[in-house]
Amino acid sequence: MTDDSDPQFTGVLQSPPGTALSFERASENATAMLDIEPMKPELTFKKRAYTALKKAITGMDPYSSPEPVWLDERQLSEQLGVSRTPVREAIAMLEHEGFVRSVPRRGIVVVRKSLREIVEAIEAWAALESMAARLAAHHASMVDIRGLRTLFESFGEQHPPAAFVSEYSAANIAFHQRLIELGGSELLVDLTANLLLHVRGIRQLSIGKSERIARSFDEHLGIIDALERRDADLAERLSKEHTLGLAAYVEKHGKELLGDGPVRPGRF
Amino acid sequence: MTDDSDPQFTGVLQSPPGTALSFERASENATAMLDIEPMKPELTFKKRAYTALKKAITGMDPYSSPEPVWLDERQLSEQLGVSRTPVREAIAMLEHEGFVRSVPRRGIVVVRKSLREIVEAIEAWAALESMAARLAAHHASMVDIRGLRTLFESFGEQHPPAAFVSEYSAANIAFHQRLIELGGSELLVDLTANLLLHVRGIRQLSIGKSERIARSFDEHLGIIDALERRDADLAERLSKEHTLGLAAYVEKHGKELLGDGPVRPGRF
DNA sequence: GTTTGGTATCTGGCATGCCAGATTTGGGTC
DNA sequence: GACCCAAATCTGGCATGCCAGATACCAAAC
Repeated sequence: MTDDSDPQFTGVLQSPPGTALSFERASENATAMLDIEPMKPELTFKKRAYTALKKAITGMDPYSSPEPVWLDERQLSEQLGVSRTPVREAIAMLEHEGFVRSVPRRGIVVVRKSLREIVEAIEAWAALESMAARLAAHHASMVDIRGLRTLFESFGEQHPPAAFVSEYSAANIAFHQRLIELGGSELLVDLTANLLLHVRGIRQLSIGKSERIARSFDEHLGIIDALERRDADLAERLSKEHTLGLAAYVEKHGKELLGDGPVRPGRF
Repeated sequence: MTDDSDPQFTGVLQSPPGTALSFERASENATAMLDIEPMKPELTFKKRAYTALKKAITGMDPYSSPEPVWLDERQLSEQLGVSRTPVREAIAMLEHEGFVRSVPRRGIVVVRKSLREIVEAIEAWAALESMAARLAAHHASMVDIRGLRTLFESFGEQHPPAAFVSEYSAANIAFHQRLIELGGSELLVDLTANLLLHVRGIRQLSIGKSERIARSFDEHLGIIDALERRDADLAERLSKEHTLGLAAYVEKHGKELLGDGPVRPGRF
């Protein structure tokens, strides 16, 4: 099971041991010119299981079904082609991040966020992104800032955002993630990445009102303007108001999208 | 090993199986008045190991020693009185949170944050706390807001904060955590809790300059004032500037406290 | 004395097996 | 037919054992 039965894992075997020998002699003159690269650390089963499960879980929509979604450790390890141990460790991390919850001797549930929790996630996101905007106004290069514009330049009067919702939605998410990256803080990028995943399902839906899209478009351009003028306070404020606007919108209309709680006896 | 050898865990064995029977009959009239509490979910070994390890790791100061601190799975599981499995799962979570890093076939290292990472953590913290302050200005009760004042009321002219550093430092941390709680967002509380832990070591030190303490004291009172006046924008701004001030201070003077990086060949 | 190569040992990664509690099921009773 | 109870079954929690890579140690060669 660990080396030959599963085609998914057989392709990633590491270089033969003999390669290591070259390293010890790297300082000598005869082989010094080889310039061997440091050999990648080889992802563990645990990390690959984590990545695969996270992708699978965030890719589904737990709200589409009225019934909670249950997972099975043994079944997952079979599908992944590894034993339960790395799967369990991956699940432990996902549980810690709030994507699943494991109930002892019952099973593992995919967590359904309540409307309240989603609003909180958007608010936290607003806080972090606006801080990133402030930092970006100070430190980001002009080239990078202008690069934000290119994300939207395919849209215009002949190609209005409101008419190409999914296309605009993708550009929208790319814009926010890029903006946060421009802040130059790895921590802000990491923290917001998970928040975006938690919000994702609802986000696609709530952005899809045409009057909101037009406003969203303008607000993005306003943020870019502020960055180009190096106005940190303005960029921060606009970014925050933009995202808090979404939070308020979701809080007001979210019930229709989610139902009124994470657990519902049935659909009505 | 699981039930009798280690005194640490023998005290937390769960109720005998017969207790469960009482639940099934709780709806009947004879025992309905008993009002049995829902029986605590009994923390798993994994969670207890996680808590214990996190406490131990954040309680130490990895910067006090020039050498990196290594942990040993087997030794830890022996100390905790459980097998390696729950310890491994706990470590996987701590690694994901950035407190330790496990190097395959080498060991587990307690992570030493670089100055850059600590500054980023304070910036993120500033973002989240100022958002909490904004929310608190809107939603927190007047009683709770006034409660913030009581944290500092033992200080005054006869009892100046600058003369009681560790006492003031504790009040300081309590103030910030309580302020975030008043925002009413569980997510903000959770996100900032880990940030505070990452920053903790340096925080104690950098707060210990008397001129900073006096200013810190005034700034706290300013935030409380803004909250009492329900001025969300002001509370948010003051809170953010207060914490960003710390970030700037640490960025400028942190080298003396940390050395110039997480990995140093030796002390010089 | 320095270098080299082999070996004992240590460490985390992973697989596997058992356990207890929770659920399900299937008679059997009233 | 409704209810109750017990055995079969399922599920995650945990302990344990083996493995490969990395290190440390030591002896032999120069």
